Amino acid sequence: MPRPNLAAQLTSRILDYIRANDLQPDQHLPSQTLADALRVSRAPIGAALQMLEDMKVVRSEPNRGFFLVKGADELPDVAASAEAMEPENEDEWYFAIAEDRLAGKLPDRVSENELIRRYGLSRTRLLKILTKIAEEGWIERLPGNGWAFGQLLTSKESYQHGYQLRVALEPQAVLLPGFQIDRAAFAAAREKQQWLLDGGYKRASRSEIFAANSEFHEMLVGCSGNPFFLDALKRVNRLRRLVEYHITVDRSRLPLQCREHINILTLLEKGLRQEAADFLRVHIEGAGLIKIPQV
Amino acid sequence: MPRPNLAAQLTSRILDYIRANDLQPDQHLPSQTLADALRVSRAPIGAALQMLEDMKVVRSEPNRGFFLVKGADELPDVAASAEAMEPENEDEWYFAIAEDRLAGKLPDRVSENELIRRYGLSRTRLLKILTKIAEEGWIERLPGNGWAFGQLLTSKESYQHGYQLRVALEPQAVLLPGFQIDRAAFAAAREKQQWLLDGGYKRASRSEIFAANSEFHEMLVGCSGNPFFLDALKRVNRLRRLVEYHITVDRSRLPLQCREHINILTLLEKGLRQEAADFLRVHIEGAGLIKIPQV
DNA sequence: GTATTACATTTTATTTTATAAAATGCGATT
DNA sequence: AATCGCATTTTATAAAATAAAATGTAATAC
Repeated sequence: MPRPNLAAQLTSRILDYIRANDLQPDQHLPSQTLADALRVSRAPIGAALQMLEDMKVVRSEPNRGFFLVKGADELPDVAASAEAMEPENEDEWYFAIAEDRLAGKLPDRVSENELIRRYGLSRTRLLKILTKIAEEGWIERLPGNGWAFGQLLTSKESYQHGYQLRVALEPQAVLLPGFQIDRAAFAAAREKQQWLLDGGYKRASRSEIFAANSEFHEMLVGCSGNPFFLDALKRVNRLRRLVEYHITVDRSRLPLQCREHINILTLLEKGLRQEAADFLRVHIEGAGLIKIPQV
Repeated sequence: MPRPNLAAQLTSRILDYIRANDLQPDQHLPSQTLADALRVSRAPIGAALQMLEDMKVVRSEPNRGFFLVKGADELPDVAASAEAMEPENEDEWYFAIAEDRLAGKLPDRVSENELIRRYGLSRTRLLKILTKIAEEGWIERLPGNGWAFGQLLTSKESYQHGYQLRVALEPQAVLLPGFQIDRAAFAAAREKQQWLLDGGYKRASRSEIFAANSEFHEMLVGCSGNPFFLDALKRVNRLRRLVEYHITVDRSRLPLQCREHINILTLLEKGLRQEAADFLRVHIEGAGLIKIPQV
């Protein structure tokens, strides 16, 4: 009945902290300072530091606390040694359930215990995931026992509904008064698209292609500074991802998409926001194979 | 350690079912039929029917089941007699927390047990609510214990972000190919707006005014048939409601708003969707006191 | 004198357990 | 043939148990 240890997770976060602040050997590591920085209490920090002591990253002196042994540069990669921690990304299970459902492995109605057994999750964890799925509208709690799956964006029609929303949102986002170019993000996006264009699109996995695409668009909308726009887009992409995993990607269209992405960046950097918005609209309509009247 | 009884809730749902199907006295009520209709098993249906027998709404014959005593018209109002059930609307608690937070009654950091004590909720229930709030972005789970409140749309700026989204969504929704007028809903909306216009706006409570307004707009977007549009709008309205409860409403502007609402209905009924969209855009911009460039 | 640790105490969040409710299967009755 | 009534199985919930996390404070170091 315990709870999963924070300490293991904290070891890697402490190392991150050391790197971020470029701390040097023999530097003192006050537990309260670390606790404040990582937003936890001193208790799990102490446990984590003891683990790091075993790994010879820090040493302890009685009544004086912990001191760095290695410098910020020579820290070990703790990810490997702390495999036990696994923040157990909740999304992982979310997608596992979605995949199984789409693959027809889950019936229309399922009970909680059935899912607990199937995925080896604790009830607490499962319930969080189911609640999230219910929020997104493709599962519903029955009055008595069990849950019932809904439509889940399976139909061609509801798939296009997602594109309709994107057509409405994205071009408008670029025109919002709060829109500001994030130089670093733009540069990274341009580089990524160029890499895809230079043959990367042939090698990249399906999920990489999808991620690159949705990250591009989310970055763009993120620059609008309006969290509602970004949130709505992310919701659509999240569901879209589930479906696009299960249809074949026509890779021949990817180079064109990449060029269009780069073009959008260029237009925006030149300050031609209206032109960028118009182009973006056509770009999305092209990807979704839809055409809707403009406001 | 039991679970809350479904039976009490089912009594009122069974009465609804009888009314909806206009059943008459002496009609047989097969438990499986009711169970299928209400999506539960026969077990809680039986318990509910026994409760209804005590209330003299039905009678039972050995080995033959339950029969209606009263007709669909003369059913008692069970809501009063089943006060014990309380579906305990989850939203109620959601808003209670929001109110308390806005009123400064909740500190930046709270623990789960603190909230359980304060609101008298079970942990299961509380966790569902907190997860939902976290989804909406105004609370965050801390790594160790407790939760930390975030911004919650308090600033004037993020308040206007909501209007920006509505300007982008609503006019476009009216133009979507799937848009179809829901005659009944349109008639009801027109009536409601007319009632407000005819002096209702002076008497109605703040929350009634808010509800009437957001229901109007959600009804409109609902006619688009695109669930993503409706979902995004509902999310904005949900947060907006929290803030608008705490600012004074300028009632002098309400009659104009109502007339505009009615005008939108009229335009749509005449098939002038483009005109309705344009007008809707100006209408929302007026309410939010914003102006943004058009795509 | 200030800052920090070390340790004891309190509080918390999670899993496990117990249990009544809900679901289900099937012979009995109409 | 349909539906009930009852027995059995399965489920979801609140409460309990417990290790982890937070916190208060005296002791120690500088």
